[in-house]
Amino acid sequence: MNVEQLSATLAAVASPQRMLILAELQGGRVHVSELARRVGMSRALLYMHLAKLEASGFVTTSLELSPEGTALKHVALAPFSITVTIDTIADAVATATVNKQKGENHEF
Amino acid sequence: MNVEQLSATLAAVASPQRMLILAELQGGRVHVSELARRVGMSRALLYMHLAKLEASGFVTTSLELSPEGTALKHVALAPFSITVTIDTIADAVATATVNKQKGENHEF
DNA sequence: GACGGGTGTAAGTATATTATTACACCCGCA
DNA sequence: TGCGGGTGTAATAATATACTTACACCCGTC
Repeated sequence: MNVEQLSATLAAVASPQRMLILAELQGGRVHVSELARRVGMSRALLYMHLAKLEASGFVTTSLELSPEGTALKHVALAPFSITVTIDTIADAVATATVNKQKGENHEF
Repeated sequence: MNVEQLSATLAAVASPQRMLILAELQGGRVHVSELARRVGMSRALLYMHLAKLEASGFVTTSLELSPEGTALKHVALAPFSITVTIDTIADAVATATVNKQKGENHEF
């Protein structure tokens, strides 16, 4: 794991709002609108937080049809365990990150 | 540990720049100006990062007099191991933020 | 006293993150 | 057709974080 990935993963979980979301999901999967009500935030904002949590694998989502016929986006907690030590960090720092080369490919 | 403390701790380490600092310190303690040169950032910026790292206990600093008589601020790596699971988070969320705990370390 | 090499911080700027508002659209039902 | 309850996203505002610049001051030495 390189330093950007590790940073993104830790940053995803290092947010009181997102911790609250994860804690709420511990009780079982919930669809987005219901989850928004429970944690007391707007759907739009929740989507932003869910995107970060999902990108780092903390939650999974699935769009399903309810018995009433309406589509429900269920979000469920994914099992995880992250351990951070100086070795974790040193390894990440040592791992070569693919050079991004912002548009500049000329040799000189 | 409440959610604000956990968040601050994780946020402190969830930064590529600060990971680089920690990795550099693995080789032994270094004084601030030298560390700034090694990680390639300004002293002022480094101070900001060190403040966050020290606030969450990842590094310790000590101002000492060098043999030449000039004051040197040494910064050293503090041992730590952080494990994050859904239980860690749920506990933090459940902990009332008014509670304050002392004797904090990262051995858990 | 003018360097060179340190510490320490205030103030301003740039950028990233978080949060709000508003919209388009789908489905079942009275 | 007009709700009520969903999904999904764009545009914008507010706020937090990261970074730069500039300064004051200390100590040895040439």
